[in-house]
Amino acid sequence: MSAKKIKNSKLTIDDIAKLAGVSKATVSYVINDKPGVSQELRCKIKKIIEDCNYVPNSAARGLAGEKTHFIGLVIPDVSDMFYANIIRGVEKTSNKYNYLLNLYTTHGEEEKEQRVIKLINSSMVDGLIIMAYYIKDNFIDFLKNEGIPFVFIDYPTKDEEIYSVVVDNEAGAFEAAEYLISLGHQKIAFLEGHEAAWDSRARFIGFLKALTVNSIEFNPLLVEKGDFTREGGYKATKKLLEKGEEFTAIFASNDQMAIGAVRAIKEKGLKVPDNISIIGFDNIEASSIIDPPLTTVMQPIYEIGKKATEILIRLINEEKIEQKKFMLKTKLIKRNSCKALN
Amino acid sequence: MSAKKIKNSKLTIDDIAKLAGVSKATVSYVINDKPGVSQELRCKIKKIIEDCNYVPNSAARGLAGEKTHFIGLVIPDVSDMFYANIIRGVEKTSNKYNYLLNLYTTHGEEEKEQRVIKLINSSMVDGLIIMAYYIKDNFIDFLKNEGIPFVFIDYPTKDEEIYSVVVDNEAGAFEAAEYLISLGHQKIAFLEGHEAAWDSRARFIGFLKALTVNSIEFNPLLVEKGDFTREGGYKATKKLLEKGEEFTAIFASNDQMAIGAVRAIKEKGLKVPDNISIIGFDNIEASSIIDPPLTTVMQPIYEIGKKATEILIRLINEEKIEQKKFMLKTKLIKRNSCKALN
DNA sequence: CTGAAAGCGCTTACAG
DNA sequence: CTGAAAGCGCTTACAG
Repeated sequence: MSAKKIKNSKLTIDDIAKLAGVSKATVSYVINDKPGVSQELRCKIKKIIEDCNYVPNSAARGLAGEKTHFIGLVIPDVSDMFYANIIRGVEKTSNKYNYLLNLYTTHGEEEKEQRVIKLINSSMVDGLIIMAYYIKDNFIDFLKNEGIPFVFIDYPTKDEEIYSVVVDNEAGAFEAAEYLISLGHQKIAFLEGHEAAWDSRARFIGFLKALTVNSIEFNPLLVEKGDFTREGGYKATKKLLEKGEEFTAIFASNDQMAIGAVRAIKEKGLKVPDNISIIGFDNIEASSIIDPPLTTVMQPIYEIGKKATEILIRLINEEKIEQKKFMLKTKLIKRNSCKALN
Repeated sequence: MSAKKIKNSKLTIDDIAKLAGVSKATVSYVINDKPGVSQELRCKIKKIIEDCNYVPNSAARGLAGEKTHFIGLVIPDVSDMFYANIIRGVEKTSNKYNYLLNLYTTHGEEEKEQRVIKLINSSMVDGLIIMAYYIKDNFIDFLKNEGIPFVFIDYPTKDEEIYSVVVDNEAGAFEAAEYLISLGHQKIAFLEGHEAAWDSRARFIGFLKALTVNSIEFNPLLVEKGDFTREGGYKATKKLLEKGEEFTAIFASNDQMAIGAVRAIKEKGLKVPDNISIIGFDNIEASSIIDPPLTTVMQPIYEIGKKATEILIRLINEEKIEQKKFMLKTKLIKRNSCKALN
């Protein structure tokens, strides 16, 4: 029986119309849940569609101006668990609503816009989810102009017309810093990520706020620049160690840097967390494997993709959504890299 | 809808034809590199296309029977570095040839076929790259029937009509086992992955061959079942340790299990590699982070995606390819989890 | 070498 | 509540 179904895959709307003894317009109304067909007929046609395993041709639907049920996801890369989990969130959610996914990785910035333009021009997607480090204003204008619904992920634009879902990095960092402080740490070093990265800055701000709230004076000498890499964290920590400025804990902008920091500290003959506590950010897989397992801040990555997709699909369905900015909460994961200062 | 039309600033082939003062057929011939247009005219039209930033509508091309320049990738999951790297290989390569990617993750087996059928029926992809644990015969028949080009990844079918690219797991395991043997190990335990997994079995066979070639007797008591998970490796190793059967090295079917094995050995108060050497398979990120860094076998993951895509695009272009089965080589990564026997 | 016309499978006014 | 017809943007015989 299933073999029979499979062979019917090239049916068109005309075939269904003939089988049902109606015009193809009627079938189209049923497919798109539009009014103008009696309940009875509707059921009959639906049954035929089901039995024949008929699936409307997306290309034709796209051409005819109707929805294609494809969502475009624009993302910097895939070979990174962070992005991979976002893709997963988007994929699972779009599937749930019967949408299929078009994937566009941007790698280098340059060609990105062209590729998205191509995508939009191809009439193949009903909407776009966009994640990028930096998005030019005139590109945003282009998107608005096209009238295609889109949602930004993890991109902190002030533009009030734009829908976006971001992680509350500041609150996450605040919570993490407060945890360190609750353990008795006052001299806390901070390892910055990329200078331009807004999330690194948000984390830094959260860190500073926690200091302020707890009346701890901020020591600029305890801040070291990095670049979100393991190597960067290693080098920054070595510098810190050589500087001679005393500190009992390190707040790293991300786990990769925290892992580099652990290595630098071990090389110096010191112990984590006995001599120095370390806290990271991201909760990457490696953070649970290294010795000691890293205390860190988990981002709701899967949920970001899910939320963005839900918003986009509602937008595609022309629902009105009052709220434009969505902020998702992080979660502190306590493991063994932080210790109370006795 | 009408809103869409109003905002429709998109150029069509008619616009280009008007600008060039020719019929749209001529423009189409130029776009598709078909004969029948003078060199001079061809250049002129190409320049206009370039200047206007015109991109043909994929939906219309798909409908009209031409290529859509979309490739469909069917894959079990994305939130796994292995798959993520395959996606990356496919993505980068398809972009290079001006193809765009449609992504379909299968998660549960059940709905997979339906989704791929949907995809094919949508007329949106020129070809398919398929990766799955298990593919039913009648599904393969369906694919053949459709006449759509497709390539299997990492799926060892004997069907001679099917194009596939796989990793030479057996050779990789053979090399790894020989390395252990060259270090003086004779009593080597083997941690199996999923029973049904063909790659686990291929690795086991490679392991056995190395034993045979080196005239080492195989001891069935030194084989323990696992399931490719860290937990499974941990449990299997504990069993092995309790069994009392002597061994100096462990060959784990994958890195996750190897990592579990390391933990079990450490818990027993033994040291890696001083008391027991361990070798893994896959070269996942964690393998370089754990203590000690794991000696393992790296799969050419990115290359798998790349190769499959290259084959598929040649197939789409109706080139004949004599070879149907492609086998990619692994690489032994020597780190610190193996040690020569005194 | 070029253009007019049919057709791909669908949606959507529009008329009945 | 239903059907005939136009049209979406493209490709491809076909005639010139």
